[in-house]
Amino acid sequence: MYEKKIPKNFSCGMAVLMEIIGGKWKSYLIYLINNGVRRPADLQRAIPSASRRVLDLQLRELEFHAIIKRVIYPEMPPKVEYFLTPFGESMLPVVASMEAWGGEYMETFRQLMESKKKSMHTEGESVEIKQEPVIRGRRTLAKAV
Amino acid sequence: MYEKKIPKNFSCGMAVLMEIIGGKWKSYLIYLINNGVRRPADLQRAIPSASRRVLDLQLRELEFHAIIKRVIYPEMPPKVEYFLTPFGESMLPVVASMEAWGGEYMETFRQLMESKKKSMHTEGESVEIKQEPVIRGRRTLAKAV
DNA sequence: TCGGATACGGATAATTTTTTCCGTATCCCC
DNA sequence: GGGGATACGGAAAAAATTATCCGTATCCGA
Repeated sequence: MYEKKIPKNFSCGMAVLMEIIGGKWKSYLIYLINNGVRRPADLQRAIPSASRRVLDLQLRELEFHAIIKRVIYPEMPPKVEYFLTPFGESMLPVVASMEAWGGEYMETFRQLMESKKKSMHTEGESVEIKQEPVIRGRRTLAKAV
Repeated sequence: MYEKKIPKNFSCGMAVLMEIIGGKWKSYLIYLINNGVRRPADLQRAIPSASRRVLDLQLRELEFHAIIKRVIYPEMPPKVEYFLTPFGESMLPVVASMEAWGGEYMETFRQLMESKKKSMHTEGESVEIKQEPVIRGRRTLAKAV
């Protein structure tokens, strides 16, 4: 069982949210559970490329953070279901806006990734060279920053 | 130079956004640049615990995704500034809502992390045991899911 | 000369996340 | 017996991210 060595600093809300939702499959899990896919095997079938072990781990993390709750039914074979908590539901508008923004950027993003594959690194595109003369006074100003 | 082996699937907007903003320091960088901290050394001073190398790498990624642009001034010693692009600015409302949600959860989060340190794993808290009888018909229903 | 300032990248090492593989359990059907 | 279904965790390996260390360059001041 891995134990982290470097303490994390959660001094801003963004870092907190990224800690909670940052795993590879967590947003998929939240979406699926919110849409009625509740049993572990069904979640696995819905995300066939995900490692079952990691799904389990990330479900446990979401549970730990009280985003979801786990309901165990006393029967055999085992039956378990996951539900969003009210607190987890409070996250849905944020998730929706993240999803919407990403969706708008999707096409551009794909083109970028394609061009990246073709030419590896063409990063000068957004570089702007200022045509200003070299004045010593500017150094002083920079120092004041 | 590391080369990734497993292709990623960006079939939802959420995955796209996480790819763009998912690095350890990226949200800090976006915040700082948006608030006028533009030069690499100033960014480094604003985040002293960050590795300078990783700051550079993540600035380059943000640039690649057209979230920020880099302006190089032709002078010596080198002078460079980063700015949010209009596209990058379109992300700010999303970032703000992420920040706000995380900020509300901050106190609870810290208490959870504290309790985790003390008892390592106390994960049964949100587990609910259903008190339903074992009926074979239920198996059939489960199969229909 | 050295140390400070500015900016940055390759190589390698350390840490972390994800994946694979092994194992646990019961029930049902061929 | 085997295979299928259900759910899950420890251990180790692989992949990915982050950090450290080395190096590149110019200018200025002690």
